[in-house]
Amino acid sequence: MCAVSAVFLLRGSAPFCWERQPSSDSEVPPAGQPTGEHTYGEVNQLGGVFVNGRPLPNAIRLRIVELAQLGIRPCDISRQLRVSHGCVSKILARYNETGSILPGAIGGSKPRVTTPNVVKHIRDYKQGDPGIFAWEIRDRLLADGVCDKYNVPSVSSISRILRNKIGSLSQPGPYDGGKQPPPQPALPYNHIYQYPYPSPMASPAAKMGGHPGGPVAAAHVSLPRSWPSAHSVTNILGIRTFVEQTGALAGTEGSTYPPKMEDWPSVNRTAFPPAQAVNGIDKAAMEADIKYPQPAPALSSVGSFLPTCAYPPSNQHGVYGGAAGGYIPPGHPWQPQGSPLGHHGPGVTVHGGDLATAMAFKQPGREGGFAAESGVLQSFASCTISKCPKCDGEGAAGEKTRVA
DNA sequence: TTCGTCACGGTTGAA
DNA sequence: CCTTCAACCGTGACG
Repeated sequence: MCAVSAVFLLRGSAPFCWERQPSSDSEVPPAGQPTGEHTYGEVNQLGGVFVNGRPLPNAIRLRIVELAQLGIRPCDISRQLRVSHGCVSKILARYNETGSILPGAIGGSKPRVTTPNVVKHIRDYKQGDPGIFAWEIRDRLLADGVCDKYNVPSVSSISRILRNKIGSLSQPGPYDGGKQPPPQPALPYNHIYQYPYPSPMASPAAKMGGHPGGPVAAAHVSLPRSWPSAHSVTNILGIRTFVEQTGALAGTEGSTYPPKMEDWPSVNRTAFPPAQAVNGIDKAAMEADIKYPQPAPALSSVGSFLPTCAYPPSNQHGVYGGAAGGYIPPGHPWQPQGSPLGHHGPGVTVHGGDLATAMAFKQPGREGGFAAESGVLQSFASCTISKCPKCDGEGAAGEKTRVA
């Protein structure tokens, strides 16, 4: 009861802005929606706003998880956050499975398993033993370490390779050209969902800086990093954070936020901030969620949930051999990159601090935490849960607070 | 009443 | 540049 009630104390953050590109398909804005701006979203049966086909903002996802960890029933969470219970169920199930609140990677293609190297080996096997079976080749690929269990081609794939590429061994195959394409990625793509959402904490000034290219640029900010801080279990419980108390969140529109989209004062495109236009807390905030006019009550710990891959282990090719909840995302699975956070859009920079913050949750041993960016103390209250995969299962009791 | 599941219509991004 | 395809999304309904 208390926990549920506490939730209502926390509608203090700026709105998300969940909108379409300038070409806006002009969904009908909910009643009360500011006109003159093309907003984007639909209202579900619970009165919540969603964009069909698009994931809920991390803020909402985080809250779902946090509330669940507080013992609030999914049905209550559903009502509180105005998210369908199916969605709540799905997000919680995923979180329990993977330890991540992130949505899966949308779009794109999975990495090929039939890489030139694999084909080459298959060819070698076939040449060495023309009567070899596909399943034998598969076993040998595994045995020889050419592939691992996550990226070994299926028997049918091997058969296809034998048929299409090796059937005509006399002819150089597409991969025989001497120049080897890049090595196969060992990981699934987009393990970190690229959020095009602006931050609920974006300052008004920053928001005004929105421009048509904003969303695009933001979309390349591959990692929604930590939230500026005002959102944590502590906050959910109604305890104001140091940040709030000190006004560190100035510009975050500390006003309360109505639960319904139509009541949100600002749900429009102009709320889209140019990520590079901000720094520190604002920047972090801005890169969090975009396009969501959903109430984003004081979110802070979101980032801590973000770095992890939403994929189940079975999808974490070649890297996550262990328990799903315990891995450390090494970076964009199949995109060469210098930063573990994946590629960033032009002009978008990610500071190490952000990175550390973002990584913190899954890396108990690392520095950084909920409020690393804002340099404030933040409670790790949410990690007191027994099942918290982020804290080695025990919430890392003790070292729950830290100073950035 | 609650919750897991699934069809559906939608978006996304690599090929 | 456009299309295709297969991944994902959240909703809503069902049991």
